[in-house]
Amino acid sequence: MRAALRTLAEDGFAATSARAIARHGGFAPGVIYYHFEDLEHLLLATLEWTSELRLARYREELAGVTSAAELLGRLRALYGEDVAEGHVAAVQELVAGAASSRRLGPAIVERLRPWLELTEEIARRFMAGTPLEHVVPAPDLGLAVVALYLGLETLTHLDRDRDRAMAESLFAAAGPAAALFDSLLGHAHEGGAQG
Amino acid sequence: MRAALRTLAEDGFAATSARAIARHGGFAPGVIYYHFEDLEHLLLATLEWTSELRLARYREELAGVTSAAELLGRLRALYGEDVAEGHVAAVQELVAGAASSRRLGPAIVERLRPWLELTEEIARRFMAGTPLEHVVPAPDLGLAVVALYLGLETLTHLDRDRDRAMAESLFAAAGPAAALFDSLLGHAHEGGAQG
Amino acid sequence: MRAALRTLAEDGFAATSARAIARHGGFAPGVIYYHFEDLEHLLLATLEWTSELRLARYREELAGVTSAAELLGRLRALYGEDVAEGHVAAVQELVAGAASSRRLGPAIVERLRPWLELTEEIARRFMAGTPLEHVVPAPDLGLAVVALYLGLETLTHLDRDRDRAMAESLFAAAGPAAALFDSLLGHAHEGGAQG
Amino acid sequence: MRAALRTLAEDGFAATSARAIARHGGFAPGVIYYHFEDLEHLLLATLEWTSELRLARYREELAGVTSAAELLGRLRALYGEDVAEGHVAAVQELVAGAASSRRLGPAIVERLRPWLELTEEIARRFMAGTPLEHVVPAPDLGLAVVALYLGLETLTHLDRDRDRAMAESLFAAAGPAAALFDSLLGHAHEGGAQG
DNA sequence: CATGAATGAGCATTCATTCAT
DNA sequence: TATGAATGAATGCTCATTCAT
Repeated sequence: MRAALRTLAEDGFAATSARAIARHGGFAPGVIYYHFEDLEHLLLATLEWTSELRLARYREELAGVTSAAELLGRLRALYGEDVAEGHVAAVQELVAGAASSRRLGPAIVERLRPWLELTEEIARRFMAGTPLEHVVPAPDLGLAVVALYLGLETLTHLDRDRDRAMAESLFAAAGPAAALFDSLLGHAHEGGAQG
Repeated sequence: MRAALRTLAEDGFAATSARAIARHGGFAPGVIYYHFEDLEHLLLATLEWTSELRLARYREELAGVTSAAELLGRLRALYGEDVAEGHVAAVQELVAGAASSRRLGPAIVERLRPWLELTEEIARRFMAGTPLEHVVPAPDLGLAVVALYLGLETLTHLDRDRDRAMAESLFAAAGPAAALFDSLLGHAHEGGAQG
Repeated sequence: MRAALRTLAEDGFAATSARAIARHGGFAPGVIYYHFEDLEHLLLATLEWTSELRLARYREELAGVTSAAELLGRLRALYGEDVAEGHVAAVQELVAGAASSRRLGPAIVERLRPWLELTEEIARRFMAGTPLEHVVPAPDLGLAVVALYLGLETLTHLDRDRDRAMAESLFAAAGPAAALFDSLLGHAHEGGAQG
Repeated sequence: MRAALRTLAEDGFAATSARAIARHGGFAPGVIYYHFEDLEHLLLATLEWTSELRLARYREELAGVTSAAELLGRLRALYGEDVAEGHVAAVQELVAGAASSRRLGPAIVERLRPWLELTEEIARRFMAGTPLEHVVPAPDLGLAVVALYLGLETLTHLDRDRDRAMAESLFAAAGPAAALFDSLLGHAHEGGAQG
């Protein structure tokens, strides 16, 4: 699974063949079929594995966060970890590549569901007690956040060299918006978090 | 190119082989190589073709729009057209699938640039005269919108049957937010559009 | 036919397709089939055309030659012309490439026959009146000369850059041998040529 | 490699496709790419294999030969083996066919080099102590012999049915010449071989 | 547990050739 | 005379997968 992750991140979904994974991992392609029914099963298991690891880390890091500015800061750090580990790259490749596959798609969407729950939960937490609470439905906002993340990753991968700075620019641009949010609505949910 | 579009939309990027396109179009695979240097060139030309058509339509439809509520309504209608034509599906498949291809990626990002410009332009128009003008940089917002669109499409395609309702739900959820935006900040840019 | 010759000489037999020839000549591939039944027929006609031209030139130039040294000098000059015109390259490519083709082979061998006759005739002329006359059969010697020429060309083409000097080296090496031949046996056939 | 050799000899270079070789060998075409990087690599390996085998046999058989007549006799026998094994046919097809290939050419010329060395060595041995020693450079003579061999084979293959007798005729024709060589110059290098 | 060998279907691409215009 | 478009078979090659060892 580690080899699969590396292959996805370094070579891309299209090049993630049984042979390529085996080459990355230093074993024979046949081994894959000893441990997994299928290449698809290996890929799914890999997604599940790295996804759970990262999800736990995200939950841990975002647990007590109350201000939008702090949230942004932590997300920035977590994203940095994602990039460094190759986690994002692998997930994006898998998600984008699997969009074409009738069989893989639904299975992947299921593994993505915990992330939808996390974003929804945080959206709910931050909107609680603010006027937005009854204007923006948290599930939809959560979905939008995950979609935004995936979309940005897709764009980033399209042109690896030029658009590396994109994410950084977006994080920077979001800074003032987060500050504005905090100054206008911040007090409300802070109290809510304590209660 | 019509056959390529249909194949992308119906079969997905991975299944968009020269043979599959030829089958969809009712001609021999060799024809492709008579008219295009490459499968990649055909795909790129197809993207360019449908993209320019849709972009013109978007520009036409969004030209005089001033309120966020109206903007949302028009986008909803345009998106309906996209889906009906298979345009979105094809573009999403191409973008997602090409994220793995070193050669295709940058070429696609270039064809996406006009869309970034359109979203940036509209973002700028709607923020003009509001407090957001100096808080949120239009280029980054434009990028975020395109990314959001692509990401949502990717998620939609992952599970074609179950998540068809997703977009509809999001449009519905965005309604009150648009109304709120109009009531709070609407007057400002309306005046700006007149001047 | 000029286009075919150029294509053979520049691109090699394997790359001498109808399209390639048309590209070289600046016309559509279909034209070939208007003037020739077949690609093979075009190639054969081309061989015949250039071969007859060169054969006439060889006959003209070698007509009155009596000493081996002079023969060698003239051959060297003629060979230089062959190389400059691309004639050798084309012929060699055709002969070597056609060795694989059941149909082309015998047709080519027939077009080569005048050259066998020429070499045989010259061999006979030079051996007349010498002790070799009854030791070495002229037809076999003529054949050997043609074969040597073709074989050298094949070797030359195998490594275009490095072995260009090969032919030159061989001509130089043959110089003293020709002189030796002249000094030992030269008087004999000189008289014969006059009679 | 045995299948490749048979395919070259029986079908010719142009028809030596991966599928054809697989058909001859009774295996799936994919096998080739499991064991060899490329079709070219297989062909090169095949040449190397048969070439080394034959070269060893030639060296063994020609080691102690002193008279030109005996040399001729042994060569005749060796050539008979070559023909029977399909070795010559395969080599000629490969050499002739590869003359068109920019990549294959130099690689083949390298595998031919040991043969150039062998012919040169024998040429040197037979000219040692004779007047020819300082008139004819051994490397050039060696090259000419190899070229002659290849050229004759090319001509032979051009018209398989009619020209089979050609080689036999040449060997016969060379008999008296070899005898003449021995009677005139033979004593010289015989002594050299003993010393 | 793991390997190396094998398979057969599929891929992108090129080709000689045909033909309506 | 010539063209541009088309065809269908062939090419080299890669792939997921299987399996005897």
